[in-house]
Amino acid sequence: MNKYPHSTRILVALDCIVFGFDGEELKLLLIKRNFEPEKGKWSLMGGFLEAEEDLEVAANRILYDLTGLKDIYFEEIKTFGKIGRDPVERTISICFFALINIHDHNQDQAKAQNAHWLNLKNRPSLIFDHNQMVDMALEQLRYKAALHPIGFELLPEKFTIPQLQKLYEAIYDTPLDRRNFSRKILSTKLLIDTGEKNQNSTTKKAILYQLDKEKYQSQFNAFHNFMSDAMI
Amino acid sequence: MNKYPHSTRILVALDCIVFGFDGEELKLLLIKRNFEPEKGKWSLMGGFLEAEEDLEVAANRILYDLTGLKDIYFEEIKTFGKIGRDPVERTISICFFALINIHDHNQDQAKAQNAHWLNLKNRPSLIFDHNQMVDMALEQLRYKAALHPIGFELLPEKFTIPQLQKLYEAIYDTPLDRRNFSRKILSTKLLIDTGEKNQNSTTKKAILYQLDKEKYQSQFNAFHNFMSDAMI
DNA sequence: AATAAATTGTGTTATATTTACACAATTTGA
DNA sequence: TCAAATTGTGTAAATATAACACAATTTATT
Repeated sequence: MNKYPHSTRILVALDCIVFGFDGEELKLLLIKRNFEPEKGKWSLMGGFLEAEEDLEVAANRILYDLTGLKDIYFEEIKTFGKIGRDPVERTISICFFALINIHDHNQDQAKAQNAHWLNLKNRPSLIFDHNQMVDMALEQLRYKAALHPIGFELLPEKFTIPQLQKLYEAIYDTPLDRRNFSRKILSTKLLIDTGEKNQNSTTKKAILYQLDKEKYQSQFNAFHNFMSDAMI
Repeated sequence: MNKYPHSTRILVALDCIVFGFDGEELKLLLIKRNFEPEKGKWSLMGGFLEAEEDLEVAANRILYDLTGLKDIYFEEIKTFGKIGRDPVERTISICFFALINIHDHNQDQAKAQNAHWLNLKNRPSLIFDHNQMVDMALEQLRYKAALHPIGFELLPEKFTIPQLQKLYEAIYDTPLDRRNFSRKILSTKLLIDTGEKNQNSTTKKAILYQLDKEKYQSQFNAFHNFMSDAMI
């Protein structure tokens, strides 16, 4: 079966950065490792690509094992392939990030993996090159969310504009003008007024919106200007 | 040395889309294969990741073998990993694109690889999933060039604004307004007037500019608006 | 029942950017 | 000398962005 006889076969891993949002802060779903190597330390969720498994299928498998969710939004960041990045054995790792609604995932499945939601801002140091992976994932998230409507993936189905604004403020770690933000979002016509209002409020109840999924699909690749240049 | 005993090791390839520009059209440097598999057909330049080789080093090696150039601009697109994408043996391929000045590369080295510059527009069909790789590379090039000053990588050191415009028109396959394009480019302050003029012209000789490399480095991640929304 | 505090929705104006154009200058060949 | 092609620069209208103000809603407090 080895038909390219002179080439070396190498372990291929996948590592996944799972972002969540609790209404105030960006969160990461991280693994407290109860297995070797680096038992006891924090790491990303990962796994090896299997012999007869499509790469995309493997990514979905790993996300499913962690969250119990299917059809999660995810995108590849890059492949990490430095010699020695995994001290156990030469391994390259295809790194990707996923966005989920923090309340949607299966708690038992996360517990089985010993996974915990930690604040992105004061996350612990991670094993191997996982810190660098998280840095690149955040950079990529900022880049993408400034131009494309992916923030919604982190929110519940129905959400208010102030909630969306808080999300963007968390992603870019910067305050935004309420009135300009609202106008910019509404001008995309991507939001549908559900007619309902957010009942979890002790002051004026904000309008609950829903994503217009058809427009979302068709406009996804168009450029929006959600952030001017605050990001990098 | 196999310390993750239960996992499968897999062949890891790299495949590279090399873009060039002849002043009129976007070009690809493609291989007319004189080796198996798929001998006689067209493909991208590629190679296998070696056992003790950094991924980045491998990409540079493959580009050097093809062009004789070092420090080429390149960026990763994504990793292709479907079962059966290489009919010989399970192989994943890390796909990236590179931008070079079409007149800079070593002709002998290209000839040794049986490489030829072909027009992007009417390129032949390629082996395996290489057609899909080219499609994604073009998409990525359009995306990136709309926001970041990477087009210069395809031009000679000294170039005119009309030449730069022709490049952008080739990338996006669309005509652009001469006056607005010029203003937009000059407003970035990335160009330095060399004081020279393009002598290869039968009418008014255009000013030759040079990239301001310091500003290029520092502004690289800033958003420019080279293209409004014509792209996708 | 009236009021204060917090939050949400909408509007306005000044400034900057983008778009759609027009005209003058340069260069070569007829 | 003039026509044809190309390059450089300018201008006005439309659009988008940024900075700001005010009115409405809701609950808790007096």
